[in-house]
Amino acid sequence: MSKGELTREFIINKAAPVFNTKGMEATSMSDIMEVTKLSKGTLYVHFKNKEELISEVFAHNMKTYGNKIYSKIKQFDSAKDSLFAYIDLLTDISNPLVIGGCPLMNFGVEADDTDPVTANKIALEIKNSHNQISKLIVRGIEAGEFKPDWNYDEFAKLAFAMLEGGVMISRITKDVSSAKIVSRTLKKMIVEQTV
Amino acid sequence: MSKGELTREFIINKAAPVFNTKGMEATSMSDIMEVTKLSKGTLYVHFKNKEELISEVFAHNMKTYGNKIYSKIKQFDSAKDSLFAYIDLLTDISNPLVIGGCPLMNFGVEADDTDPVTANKIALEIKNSHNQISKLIVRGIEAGEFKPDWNYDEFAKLAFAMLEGGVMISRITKDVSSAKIVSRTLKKMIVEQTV
Amino acid sequence: MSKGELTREFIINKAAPVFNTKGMEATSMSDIMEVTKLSKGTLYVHFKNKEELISEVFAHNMKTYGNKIYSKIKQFDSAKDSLFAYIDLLTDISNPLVIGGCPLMNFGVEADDTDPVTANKIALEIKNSHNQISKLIVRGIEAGEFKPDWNYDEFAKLAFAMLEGGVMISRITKDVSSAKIVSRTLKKMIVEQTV
Amino acid sequence: MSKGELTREFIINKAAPVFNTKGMEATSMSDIMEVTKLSKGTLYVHFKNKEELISEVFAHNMKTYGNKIYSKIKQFDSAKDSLFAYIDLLTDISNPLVIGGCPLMNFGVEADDTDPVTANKIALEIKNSHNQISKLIVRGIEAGEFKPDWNYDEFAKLAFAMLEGGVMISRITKDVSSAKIVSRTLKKMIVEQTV
DNA sequence: TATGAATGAGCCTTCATTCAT
DNA sequence: TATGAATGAAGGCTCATTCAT
Repeated sequence: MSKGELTREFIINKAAPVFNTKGMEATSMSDIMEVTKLSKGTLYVHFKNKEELISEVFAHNMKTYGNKIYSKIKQFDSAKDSLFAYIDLLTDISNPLVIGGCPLMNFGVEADDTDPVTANKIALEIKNSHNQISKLIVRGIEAGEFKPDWNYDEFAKLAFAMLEGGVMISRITKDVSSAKIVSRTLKKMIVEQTV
Repeated sequence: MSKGELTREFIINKAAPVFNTKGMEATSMSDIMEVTKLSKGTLYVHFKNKEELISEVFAHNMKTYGNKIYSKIKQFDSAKDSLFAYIDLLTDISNPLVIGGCPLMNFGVEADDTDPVTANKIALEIKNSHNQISKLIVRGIEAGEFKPDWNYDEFAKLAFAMLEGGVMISRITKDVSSAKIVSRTLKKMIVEQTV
Repeated sequence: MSKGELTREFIINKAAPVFNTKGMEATSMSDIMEVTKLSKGTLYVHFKNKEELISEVFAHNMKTYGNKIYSKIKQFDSAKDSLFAYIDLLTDISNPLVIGGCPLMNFGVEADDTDPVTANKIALEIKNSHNQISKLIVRGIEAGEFKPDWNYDEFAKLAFAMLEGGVMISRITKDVSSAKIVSRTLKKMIVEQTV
Repeated sequence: MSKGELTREFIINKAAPVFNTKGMEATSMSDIMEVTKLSKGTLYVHFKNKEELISEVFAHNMKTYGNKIYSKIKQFDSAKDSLFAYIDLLTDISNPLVIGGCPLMNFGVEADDTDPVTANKIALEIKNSHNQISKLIVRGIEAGEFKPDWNYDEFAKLAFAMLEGGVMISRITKDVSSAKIVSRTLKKMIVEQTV
């Protein structure tokens, strides 16, 4: 990696949690100067504007998010165990996958009505999450773990919505119970589909 | 109502959808000037600062939200019908109860890590929603509609989290399916508890 | 006095110490609203603008200042005693004749380079002070208390400058010594002119 | 000096007479924009806020003031001549050491009741002036110019108060006589202490 | 007489961005 | 590549003042 690329990565790394915590609008380039201890000029050498930095930050947050999930679920042979691990990972309020909480939620709620470009990127990532859950179930079906008639696509959407909803409520209320109940309910649903 | 109170209400009315759509930080007092066609000075005659305006706007949005829900669910004698209507109301993506979508979600996600005062107010409103669902179920149990051993408090939290999650995903992806699936699932759960 | 005149006097009374302490520019009409608990409109019923209010406030402060001096010095038969009392009055830092200190100094230093209208009024009041001192000395000469060849006009100017200087330094440094030394020196000068 | 430091100095230089003439409150950052022909942003690149600019401006004015005095009085071998020159310098109304007049007086009278931070800095500078006069006298005593029992500390305070008072009155009244009389009186006092 | 709603210019400050070095 | 000086629009807010009631 060239020095320039290194600096670019460094900036993204430092900026990512700030944008995810304070929000896109509320985070200023000065905030990023402060957290990187770099000059204003340097920031604009590596990113043509705030928008581009946000875009990279979102991608970086999603990569962190995805990697943490992937490296966890691949530890299990059983699809059910993987799904359970996935659920545990997402509903662990005190250890968010990314500082500031789920970037899909944070960037998505801010972007939905005002920033279609970002909203579209987030929509894609959500579909990705749906797919990931679906694939896990398919693997389970093929392995004979789950009932073959399980409507996995629908369940994937349901599960992801429930997880995001539970986490959102728990984060705002500073009360883990919503996330916990979602977790328990989803696990029960999975068990019901287990052969 | 005095002229001042009228203007104050007028400002809140006009400002409410703007803050709910663009976000608290991203909405400027100039945006409110534009949408009210009032001068900057007038805004500050009626609200001592942006914070106070936001506070009133949030309260107003919550009142609209609550009133719409209440006037709907009271139309039904059966608790089950009320619950179904509640679910339909919240998951009707194309007709949000408040312009810009659920204020709990919009204000909550922005406030959770940065604005504890607002976050607390939202937490209270969420608890309120939980109570509302719980009470509906209690009414149904007392009327002999629902099984008496239903853990309604837990279900209330589950249902609200699912609804918020489904709506959030549907809004971001501009795809109603998540909300629809949540709706269908919740209704099935309710039916399972029906005597 | 009509009700209107009473209110006008009331406003001037409340406003006087504020302007004398904070300064003309730094005092806002809102400050005066607060201190009088009157509405903005009422203020402008009685004064056509801030300038007029300041003008009245200055006059009022000067009247207070003048009255306090006059009622003190008239208590003494001897001109020397009167002069001593005058000196004591002006150099008593902890009991200023007007709240905020000598208005000649406060308004004068703010107005000198920027507000010729006010500056002129202050210049007149200063001349007045010079006259007052001169007259006291003349009275003393005529009574045979002071040497008849005393250059009283010059001494009046000297004394007043010294008093204002001593008070100014003492106020800024919060150290009475400058005012005390001025007082002592002036008294010695007076004694030297005593027959 | 770097470009930034140069600009910073430039701003201070241009701002100094404005603040000293109009006053701290009455001078706006827009006034400084105008006099420097720089943008508002640039001003805030070099000073974190108005307060910091004022602080630097005061320091700059005091340096100018001090330098002019020092370079004058050091021209004389005799302490008496130095003192006379000092008096002449301060009482030359039409050629003030700093544009707008003595900054001690201008900033001091504005700050005394409202801005303790600035007031303290001014108090220190006043003590400095007292010391300067005292030292001059000590030098004269040691050189056998002045009587050895002269209470120089007291005279220093007296002289400075008289000078400031005389100058203040002369500036406000636009009549040099007060300053002139103070000057003459002080010189006479000095002569009386001359061996 | 008294009120307070309304105004728009102006306040200090921060913003994202550009550019010469 | 890195810097930081420079910009002007825009931020939230206060100002003195007017006017209908």
